[in-house]
Amino acid sequence: MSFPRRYRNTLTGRASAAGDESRSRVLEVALELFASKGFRGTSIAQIADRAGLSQSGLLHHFPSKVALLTAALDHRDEIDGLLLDTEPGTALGWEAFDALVSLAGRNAARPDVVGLFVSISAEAIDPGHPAHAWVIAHYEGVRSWLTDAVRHGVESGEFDPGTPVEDLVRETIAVQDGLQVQWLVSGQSFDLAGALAAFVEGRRARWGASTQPVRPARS
Amino acid sequence: MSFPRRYRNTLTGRASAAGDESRSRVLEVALELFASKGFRGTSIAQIADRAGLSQSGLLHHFPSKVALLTAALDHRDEIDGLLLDTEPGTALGWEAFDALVSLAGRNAARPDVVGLFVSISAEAIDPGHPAHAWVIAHYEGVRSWLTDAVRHGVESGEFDPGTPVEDLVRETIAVQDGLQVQWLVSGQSFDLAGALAAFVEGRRARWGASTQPVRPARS
DNA sequence: GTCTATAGGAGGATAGAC
DNA sequence: GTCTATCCTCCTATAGAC
Repeated sequence: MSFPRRYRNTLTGRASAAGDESRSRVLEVALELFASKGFRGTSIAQIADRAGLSQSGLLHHFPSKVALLTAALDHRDEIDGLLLDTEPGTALGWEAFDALVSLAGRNAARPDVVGLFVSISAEAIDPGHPAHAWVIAHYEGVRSWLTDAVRHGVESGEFDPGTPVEDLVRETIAVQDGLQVQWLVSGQSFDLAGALAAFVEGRRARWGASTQPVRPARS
Repeated sequence: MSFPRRYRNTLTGRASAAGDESRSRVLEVALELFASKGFRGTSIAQIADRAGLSQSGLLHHFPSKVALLTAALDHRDEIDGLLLDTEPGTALGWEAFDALVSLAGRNAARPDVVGLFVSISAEAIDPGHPAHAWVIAHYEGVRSWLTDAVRHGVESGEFDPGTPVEDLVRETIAVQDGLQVQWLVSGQSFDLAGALAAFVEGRRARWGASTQPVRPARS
């Protein structure tokens, strides 16, 4: 598993089915509102309203607003992480880039998941933000995962020996994040995965030595 | 002038010198706090405190919190925009990319200016945010400015005729934005302008046909 | 131009009934 | 597990004195 998974909630031993339903409805609404209005811009009362229960009812499931945020981030990691859940040490060259493109394709169907990441990342640059540690860990996780992948690729001859590993990794993460922002700002007016794929193909043409394109089609 | 400059404040006819000092001190503090805690995460009382006057004193200069935000964004545009203030229609090929690198170099000395942009861009993806129109206009301004520059470059033979204009523009803006986030999250641990320059050199090597590198040195 | 005082509201969280 | 009622804090903005 490549990304840190702190704050994991125990999913076992749930009491009633009705409780579980409320809980997951709250979580889904929280993800949506934190995504569009950020953590600081969202009140737990708003979340409770949309989820169809009172503020106190909500606080029965998540004892505080921060607890709800960590649960939402956890939930996002579960949605987002599966694809990148390669065994540690088995990360492999260009396949990592293909995995990022696939992830973008899946995320294009979940603008709220993308928005949550964009909103919280920006908010939590502030060291006083409750998700600050999460953001640091997230970037460090992706950076080291992708760095390992490229290093392995260079060693196996899949990448040009002269590949500037750090620049390529930084650049790739930057494109991924930056495209998400433009995609949201523009009202999802372009093909997110296609744009990332175009970038990856360019890099493959420059630093690659083998394998075929991932995603020829564009919208 | 390439970027929209709405909300411009009249800078003439100021009454007293003391008033001007207070005003600009408030503006500077507002930029700093909006940058680190966002608009919604900052109270005007905090700004007033740090600027050394009361909340009401502040509201004498800026009649509302939103007025203060627009003034701060205006201020940022003035700091940020000069370099890109090319005459409309004269935008020229790779020089536009060099201008972005130079801008990154200047911004590296002003993390608050970078932070303001990152924070507000993310917050204002929400259509209900007071800076929503600003963000839309900002991205559209940069996009069309850079698109024109590349198109001119293609026509003049400075770029390869096969240059994928839209992809290149989107990618470049994405890298610029994404690098800023990583730079802030990492505590400014790398050379922002150098990283952008590395990207630009890569693109120049692929799609360029002439001119020399901009920024050979890296930190 | 700057202050004190205050109105008027929204936010997070707790207590206790059902 | 969910509710109503409530506390206390923080926020934006206004009124009016100096």
